[in-house]
Amino acid sequence: MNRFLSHATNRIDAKGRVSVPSAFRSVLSDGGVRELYCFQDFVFPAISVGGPELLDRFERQMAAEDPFSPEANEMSLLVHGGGVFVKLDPEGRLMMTDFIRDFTGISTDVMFVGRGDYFQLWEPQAFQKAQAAAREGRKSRGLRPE
Amino acid sequence: MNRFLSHATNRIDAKGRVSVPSAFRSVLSDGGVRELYCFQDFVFPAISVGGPELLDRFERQMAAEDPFSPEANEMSLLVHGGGVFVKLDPEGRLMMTDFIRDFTGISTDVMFVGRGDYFQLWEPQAFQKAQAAAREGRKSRGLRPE
DNA sequence: TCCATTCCCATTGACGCCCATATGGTCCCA
DNA sequence: TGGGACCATATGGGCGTCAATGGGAATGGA
Repeated sequence: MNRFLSHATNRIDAKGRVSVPSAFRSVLSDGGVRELYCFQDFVFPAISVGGPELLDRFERQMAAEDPFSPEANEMSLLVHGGGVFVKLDPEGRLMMTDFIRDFTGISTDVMFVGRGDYFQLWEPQAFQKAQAAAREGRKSRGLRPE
Repeated sequence: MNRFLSHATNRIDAKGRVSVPSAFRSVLSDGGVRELYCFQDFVFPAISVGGPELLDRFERQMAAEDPFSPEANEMSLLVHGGGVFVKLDPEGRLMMTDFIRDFTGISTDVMFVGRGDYFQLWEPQAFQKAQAAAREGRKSRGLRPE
């Protein structure tokens, strides 16, 4: 298993730490990743988390455009400034900073959602709602599940 | 980590000093930079800060445009004439001068925003607004990180 | 001489590292 | 097939270290 799949909910302790699910940790350690890059999702109130190569991907995308264009400048603001690097502690936990809490609404529990190359941090109820809304939208457009 | 990434907010003390985040300081010292060059951003109410080589970067940008265009002329005025050199104190702090305060609106707290080759100083709430606007623009154009 | 800046040292509070405990699931063996 | 030992994960908390901050002393320019 070398990709982030499935989901799990863990509790934040008194110090503001939360364990990354074991399955996700082994994906990370298989990739030799010890520092994580986190940024605000562009659509949902969720934080996306992955290895530094996630940032590389954005930077390639920016490099493809005119590096001095307003669009590139704007994207740099989001990607460089809107992202943070965090480290896991020896037990595989990460800190829930205000940056993460404010954007997601997370308070006591964190839902980890696998997205393939990366995973996301959600406030559990917000995820339920977003999922229900997505289902509803899909249904109303007469689409079948993939 | 040899680039300015992530972000952090620090408080200005009674003497008008503020600590540069440790991660940024190590980037500077790795590059052997002791003196910093600061000037006003062209788009946002923020001060851009970097080593002296930051000048080269923006001179290239100006060279890319018509050197006699009003934009290039304006950039030259800001970069060459509007910039100031500042030094860090032994603890890694810098002074918040009126030059910086007036342009950014900074009063009690400073947000340090990594931009890759350089970093910026923002008034925290102004950053929130600019980022929200950037995200909104991106969303409406239907762009996604992946 | 006065004021502002620079340097030096003290404090404190957050974070990282360590070890301990709980909990749930699995495997083995009777 | 049921019980019990064992293991892995998640969680809780103590403690040391370092970054951020605050304030006093020294320095230098007006």
